[in-house]
Amino acid sequence: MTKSITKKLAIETDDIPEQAIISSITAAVSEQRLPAGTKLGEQMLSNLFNCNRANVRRALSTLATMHVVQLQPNRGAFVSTPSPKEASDVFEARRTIESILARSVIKNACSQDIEDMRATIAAEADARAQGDKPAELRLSRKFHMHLATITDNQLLERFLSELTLRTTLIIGLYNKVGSSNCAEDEHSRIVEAIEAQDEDHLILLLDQHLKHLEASLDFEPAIEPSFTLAEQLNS
Amino acid sequence: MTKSITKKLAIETDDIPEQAIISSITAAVSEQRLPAGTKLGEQMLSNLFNCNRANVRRALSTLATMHVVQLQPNRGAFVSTPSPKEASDVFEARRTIESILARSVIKNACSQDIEDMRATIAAEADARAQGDKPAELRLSRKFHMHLATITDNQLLERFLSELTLRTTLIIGLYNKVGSSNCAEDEHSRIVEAIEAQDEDHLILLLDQHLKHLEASLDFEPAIEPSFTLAEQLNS
DNA sequence: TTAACATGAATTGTTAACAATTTAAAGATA
DNA sequence: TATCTTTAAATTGTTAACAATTCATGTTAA
Repeated sequence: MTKSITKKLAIETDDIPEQAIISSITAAVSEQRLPAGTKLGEQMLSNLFNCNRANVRRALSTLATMHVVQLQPNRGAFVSTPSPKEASDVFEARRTIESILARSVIKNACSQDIEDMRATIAAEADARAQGDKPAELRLSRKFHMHLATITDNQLLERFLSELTLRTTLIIGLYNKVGSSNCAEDEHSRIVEAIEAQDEDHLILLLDQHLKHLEASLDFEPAIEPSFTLAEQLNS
Repeated sequence: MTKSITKKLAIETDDIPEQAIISSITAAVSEQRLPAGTKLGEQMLSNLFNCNRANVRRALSTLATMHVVQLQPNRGAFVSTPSPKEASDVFEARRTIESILARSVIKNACSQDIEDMRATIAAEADARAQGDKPAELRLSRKFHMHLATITDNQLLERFLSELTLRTTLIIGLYNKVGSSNCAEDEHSRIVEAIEAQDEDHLILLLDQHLKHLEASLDFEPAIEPSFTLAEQLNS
């Protein structure tokens, strides 16, 4: 059990152990290597990152305020499992923030930005073709984060960073089987709108894009075993 | 020195010491009882809240991710001092978020909300009349936070909470001498626009209100002593 | 007087041991 | 077999002691 999780966390030898833990867990969540609900034991982490439990504890505390993990008293830290209500809050907040970003993106995007975004889209398509889901998720998030970096507002960047990260968790939890992620052509069309400096169209595309994502979710309660394991095996 | 700070922190006997520290410091900052740059020593806090340093450390770590304090390695925690660039980021983010909130406020505000906001405005005016600056600041922030609570989106609430808190820090740092805070009539007119369900006017008022606030700031570098103290005393 | 230096106190950072709680497993009872 | 105790192991929470660094004070020298 511990081993399987260990493999999922890239070992980054950061100078400050606390920051190394945070960025490793964040990266793992952003690539769906750590699914929602995963237990994050203190000893496991302190072994993995060669540091003492005090550092682990502070890192988990910080991750909790970032809403990446949830702390349960006397039980430990778990990768957070957003509720349907929280999921809808995340998408609403994303729609508001990204639509606002659109305005500034139209104004400030330079040709280099457009080039970079196209490169990200290409890499994303490549990852998808090769079935590399982690890379696909990471690149999709990178695309959206690019919108924030163009705006050059650290706060909006940080907010969107949290929102996109939680989106990944939500998709991992509630995505309907068989439905794909961000359609790549939607990303492409977004870049086209930026290039054409068509603000209204860009806002519309972003809104639709996020609504498509949200529509692909299925909040139906997972089939809970109303019978015991033995009974299920008897059938 | 320590005593003067001690008096500025309300002692809240929360069950979890960590949370008590966080809410006390947050409250103190929101009322400008703790100015930017104030050193927050670990021993001082552990004495004040009757807990061990590990709890203090985690609380400070959490406050740092909330950008309420800044941590300096081997030097400790200080109430954060937003730079001019950060200040402008905060106001930009506030304008975007509050303008978006406006749409939902128009739709969802009930008569009770309007009543509550009017009560807050009245209390704010009262505090101002009595020269109770902390109460005035707290109530002014409460007014703005009410816009977020109407929207019923935990995320936007949290984002705006951080933004308004940092605004208080910024005002404490850069406010021109003699210029007052939120003009109360501006708050009143905002409520009127909500009551009239005039969305465009509401957005305009909020934008103006925040721009007034930002315009009342003075980022001119504080007069640094280019001469030694002795020379200044000689003049 | 100013600046550089040295010393001691205070503060932050780290570690390990212990207590309290939860989890897991074994055993007893109907 | 299923359910309820009991017991042991593992995990979280707390505390205190120690190391490393910074800060403050006083001294010396130019």
